[in-house]
Amino acid sequence: MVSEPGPGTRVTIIDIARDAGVSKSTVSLVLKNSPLVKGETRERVLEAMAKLGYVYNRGAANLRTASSRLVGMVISDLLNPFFAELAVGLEEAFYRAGFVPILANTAEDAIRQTDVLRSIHEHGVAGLIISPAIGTDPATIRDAVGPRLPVVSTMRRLEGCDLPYVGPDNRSGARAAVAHLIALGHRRIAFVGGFPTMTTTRERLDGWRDALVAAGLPHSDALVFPTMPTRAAGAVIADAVLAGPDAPTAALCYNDIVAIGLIRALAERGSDVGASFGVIGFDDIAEARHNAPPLTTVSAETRHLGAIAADVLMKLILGEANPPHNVIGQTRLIVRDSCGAPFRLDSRRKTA
Amino acid sequence: MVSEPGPGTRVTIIDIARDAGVSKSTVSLVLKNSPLVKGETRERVLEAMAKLGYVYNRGAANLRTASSRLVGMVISDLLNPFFAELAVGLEEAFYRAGFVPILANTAEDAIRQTDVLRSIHEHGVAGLIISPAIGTDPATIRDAVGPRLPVVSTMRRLEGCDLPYVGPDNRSGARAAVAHLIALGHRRIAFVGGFPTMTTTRERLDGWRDALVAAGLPHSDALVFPTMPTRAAGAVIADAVLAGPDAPTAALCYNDIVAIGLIRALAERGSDVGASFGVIGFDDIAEARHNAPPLTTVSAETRHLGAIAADVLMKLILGEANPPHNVIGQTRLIVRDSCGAPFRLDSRRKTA
DNA sequence: CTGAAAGCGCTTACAG
DNA sequence: CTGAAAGCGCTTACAG
Repeated sequence: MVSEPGPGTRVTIIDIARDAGVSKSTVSLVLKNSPLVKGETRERVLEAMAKLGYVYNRGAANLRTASSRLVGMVISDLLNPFFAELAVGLEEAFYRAGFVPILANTAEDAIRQTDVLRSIHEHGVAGLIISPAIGTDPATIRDAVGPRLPVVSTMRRLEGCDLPYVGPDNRSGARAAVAHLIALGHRRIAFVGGFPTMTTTRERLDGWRDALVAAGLPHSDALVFPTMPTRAAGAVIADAVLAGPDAPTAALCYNDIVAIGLIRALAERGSDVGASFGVIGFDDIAEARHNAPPLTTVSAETRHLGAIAADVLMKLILGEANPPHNVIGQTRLIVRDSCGAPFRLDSRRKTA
Repeated sequence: MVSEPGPGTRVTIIDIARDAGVSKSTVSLVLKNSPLVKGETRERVLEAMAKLGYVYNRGAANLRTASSRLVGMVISDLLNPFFAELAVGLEEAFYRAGFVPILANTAEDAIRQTDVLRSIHEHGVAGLIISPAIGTDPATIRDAVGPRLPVVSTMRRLEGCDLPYVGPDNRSGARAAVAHLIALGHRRIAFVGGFPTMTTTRERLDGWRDALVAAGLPHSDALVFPTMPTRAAGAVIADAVLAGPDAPTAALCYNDIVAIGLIRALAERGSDVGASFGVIGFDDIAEARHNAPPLTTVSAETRHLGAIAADVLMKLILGEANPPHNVIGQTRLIVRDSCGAPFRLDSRRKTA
């Protein structure tokens, strides 16, 4: 015998108030679990809500309080498993804290990014997280969302703007990877993928150079092979990497998908990755472990970093004191089978 | 000389009206591009908006019109590249049509699914799309979002409920894949991955059986190896697949990630996938092409299906006449190198 | 502990 | 073509 409201009419706190014989203020108090309401009254109100099928209208509340629990998640390439993991880390943290994320995948398109930022802003988000599309002009972000909205950037540092940033320690991760390759006996080590216009690429390149310089090895531009950060681009660049008399015997790749594309193409050309040729990726996406050969890579602890980025944003939104402005996450070298050690025999001979 | 409003004060149509010397109704008319407003007036209003940095409050409009352009996207496992592609297809279609999606990743957790559904509903979405978590009780969906919200299910059919559904033709896709393996000479063909409690698994199993029956080949339960639909599970089941005197020489896998996990584990055990052992996946995720060996698989045209699902939902929301209730997308066998043809020599000999 | 009233930023008839 | 008024579903002082 539920007194269903007619179709199209939505149940509001006024209906609940009437049914429970209280005022709508009281219903509102019950909604926010206020201790001001007597237990028995609360019961009656709760029953009325269940009976009438009440659903809280958060939009109305947001309007009144000029606040919202909606946040934006602007992702540069959700088809890259790395960013999918980031998205999952963000999403988890948001829901756990009672925030609800709007998703936008910009697909590395800066124009589209401006459009979706505007659109998300109109929907009244309390703040947003962005992994900027390649080629983002930092000014376009503030232009789109105004001067006051809390925004945190992640995974790609934006230069010439003061947005809080959360990302991995690209330089030391890359340095450790290259040092590992050197310890294995590699002497000519390439850097493959990414563009030097991307801050992330530059940071990883810096780490690559650090290790090479420390070992007194070559690090000329001839060893750097820029490409889009995709599987296909990693495959296409293989010929160039192999070309010439002074071809490298190993490569640190911009990220795992470039590494995986490169490895496939190398294998097709007869290179034995994991033996005569070494490849290391970056990100430790799920498929790295299941690649053939299993891919040595630098873990950025992606999901964890995502959770941290979400926390920084929520601190900003909630106006907490001293939110961190710059969080650089530790990286970790995950050694699997793709590094190779071509000169191991040589060096043994020398040592012996 | 922009007259910036003080911090915290938000610019509303009243401010615009005052600045432009019109009433707020007129501003509202300008906002919706009504032809009722004289060109010159419109100009003045537009200028005032630019000058004061006005941003439209869609939440307030939603409250007034009892409508919204927010939709929900409830995804069962965003870490599976297949669902990431689905999400991208959905997202694209929504933004193109002026809708903005809220994301939830249930991570195959039916409890979490109920929570996020409720949460999304409270935020006033106009409708939602769900790829249900494994083990979803269909009734919990309507319980969480009420009887009137437009909902479309995708990729996993829900039994005993009348939700509109959009998904691939699993049965004919699986049938074509197995027929291909048979044509290559395989005689004992396993089905690996998924659980028969999942409708998708059952549909693909039906296709597998169809082809086997048509060719007079065995299709006993001994050839079916249920697992979670993950890379790790595909790897773990390898020993079982290889065990026994009557081990299969090929497998159709529930999906690509199971196939990839299985192939790696098989390779580690000395099986030569693509030669003595054949494996076919399902979904055609991006990494299938870059797997070693490149994975033969059944394309579900995931992004396109996502766009279709989004369209169905938007038709429902907009109250269009006769929205499709059931859309089954075509599948396509993508032949690459993982199928193998172990008995090719034998059959040649026979034929010769 | 509970109720009456104002107001968040819009849109929508209704007059003029 | 433009303006005055009501109302969407909440929350928040303010009385009582």
